[in-house]
Amino acid sequence: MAAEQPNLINALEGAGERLTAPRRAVATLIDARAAHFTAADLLEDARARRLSLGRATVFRTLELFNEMGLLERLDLPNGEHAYVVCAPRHHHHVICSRCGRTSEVADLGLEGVLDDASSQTGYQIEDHRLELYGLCPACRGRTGGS
Amino acid sequence: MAAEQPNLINALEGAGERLTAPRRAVATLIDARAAHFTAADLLEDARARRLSLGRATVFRTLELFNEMGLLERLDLPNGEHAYVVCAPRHHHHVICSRCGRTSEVADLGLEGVLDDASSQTGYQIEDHRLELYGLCPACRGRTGGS
DNA sequence: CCTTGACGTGAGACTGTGTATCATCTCGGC
DNA sequence: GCCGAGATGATACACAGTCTCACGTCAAGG
Repeated sequence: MAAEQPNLINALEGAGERLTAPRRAVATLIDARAAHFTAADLLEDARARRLSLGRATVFRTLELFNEMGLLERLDLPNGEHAYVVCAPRHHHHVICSRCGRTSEVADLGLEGVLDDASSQTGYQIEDHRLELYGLCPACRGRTGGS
Repeated sequence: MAAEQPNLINALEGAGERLTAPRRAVATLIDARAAHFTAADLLEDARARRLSLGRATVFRTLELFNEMGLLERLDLPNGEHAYVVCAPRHHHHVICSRCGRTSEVADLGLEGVLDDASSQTGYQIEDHRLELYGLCPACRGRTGGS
């Protein structure tokens, strides 16, 4: 269950990036988050833990992780920009519309769908983005009641 | 081929909304746009045409159309918020990554995909958002060359 | 161990988007 | 033409994200 945390830090080392205190801090804060988070969330967490972290640094580190494929930016329906940790392979996210928790879904068989879209529109589809919203198992149970 | 413009204005009338000059103006500006646009684009267009339109009004009108299902908000990969006119039925958008033009794609057979996602994660999928990026037919031709 | 250059950092200023406020104006029914 | 509901727009505001630049820190080399 533990031993999950070194992911981000390891990746930094492996990519030949400097392993500085602020970056470690950001990585730790991210790992402490179960669901998606915004830059502001991280800043707040940092303040709560008495870690000194500048806004700019958080944004820069987030961008760094994003470029390394360890983090993905989500556009929530309400227009917020959130981030989620994820594996660097193709996949999609399911976002719980109640608690905000996210899960990854392995690549679904979208090829057929993309082909359809391609022939319908004449576009040459190169990329896509699919976000799913629903209730996570925990919230499902809780909702069924009242 | 013409007679496309009254769409938005007609819809306002049909929905019992007030048909005011600023709303007409916004509707006209939107119809003059082939691709997606941002609120700022509209404001700029309005200024170019010497139409007096307040920022707030543009945002409000955009929101109104959005609620009426005539307009959809897109989150572009670069983080921008854009809008596109669209029919009030379920569909997705294909966005040309070169010229920004968008097309609608009728509902694709996503049900199977959603079921897969559901069983993989245990989530009860309630909604989804699919955006496709690629080259539109015109840009395809131009790119093929050099 | 100290020097040193490159890079990362952080405070704050800045930009741009979207929202709230509120006095004024307009629509459309009488 | 009058009136009330609702729309408008100027301004202020809140907030996200970026930029700048002086300073600090990392890690290689002497």
